[in-house]
Amino acid sequence: MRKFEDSLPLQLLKARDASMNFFRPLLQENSVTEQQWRILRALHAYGELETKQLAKHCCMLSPSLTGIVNRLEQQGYIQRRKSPEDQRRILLSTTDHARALFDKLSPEVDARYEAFIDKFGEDKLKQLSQLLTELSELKP
Amino acid sequence: MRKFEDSLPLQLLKARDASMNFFRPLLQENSVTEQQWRILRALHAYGELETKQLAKHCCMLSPSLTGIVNRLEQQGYIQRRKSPEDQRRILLSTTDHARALFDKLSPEVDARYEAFIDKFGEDKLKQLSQLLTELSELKP
DNA sequence: TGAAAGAAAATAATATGTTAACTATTTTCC
DNA sequence: GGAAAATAGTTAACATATTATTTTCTTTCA
Repeated sequence: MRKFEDSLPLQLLKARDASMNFFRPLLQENSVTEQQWRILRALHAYGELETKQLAKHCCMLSPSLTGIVNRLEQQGYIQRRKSPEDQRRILLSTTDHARALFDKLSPEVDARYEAFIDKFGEDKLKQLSQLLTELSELKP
Repeated sequence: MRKFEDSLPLQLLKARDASMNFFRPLLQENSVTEQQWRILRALHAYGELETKQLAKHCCMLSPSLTGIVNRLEQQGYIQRRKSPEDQRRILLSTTDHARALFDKLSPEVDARYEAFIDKFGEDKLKQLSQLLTELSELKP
């Protein structure tokens, strides 16, 4: 069996942790969890989405979403309504409160992303990004 | 702000999920969680370890470890003893039961890793691995 | 059309992640 | 030598991950 430290899933875990170190403090200062921010970003990018679509974009499962969405709604960051065509579907979207958070955080997020690129290298990031995309599409 | 799908942390999350798809079924068939397997592998590779060292190798925090280790001990996969020199330290190691699990799973793990390399490409894997290592060492 | 199959969310139960606070030791340092 | 600081591990409280089950609504199709 492959040497423990060389396990690809573990390497990906470590790398993700290292990359999040650039952004975690900012999110914590603003009392948003990593997952909440991921959901807000997806809704901000795509507009109104159904639960299932949102889960897919955010790489999380529906049961996780339920709780996170409830808390985000409590905090006034998102709103929900039922789809008029299909009463099973829930449509989710951001509120003004969330958009205000974006206006506040976007510049700082950008700055930290730039800081990251400066340290890691733009060419390497592109290479890495390409490899990750290919890997993500791989199926057993 | 960077396009949602292009976020590096999200890409790393997706890639990790895709890579785990090759191994998840095997772990499930044997009723071991991903985290339990990670801990068993680390102890198998390094021998007896203190809680803190184990946590670092596995990229998890001590409070997470406590619960996982308790369950693994319940199931007879690991054993604990107090360090003779320092009564605060707990020394953890695998049991015969765990080693039997390794003997059973190792060939299959290897086979799936080979299958993964066949699909992804050995050169690409080396490239990716190198980039991930560099990224993991990056500090804000 | 009406029962059965299918689909979307929510719920339940359990495992893990995360931060803060706590306990038990050990070390430091006056 | 002993009080204060430091360290290892656990516990507590809450958020998220995962699988199975349940509920509600929609679609199929005899």
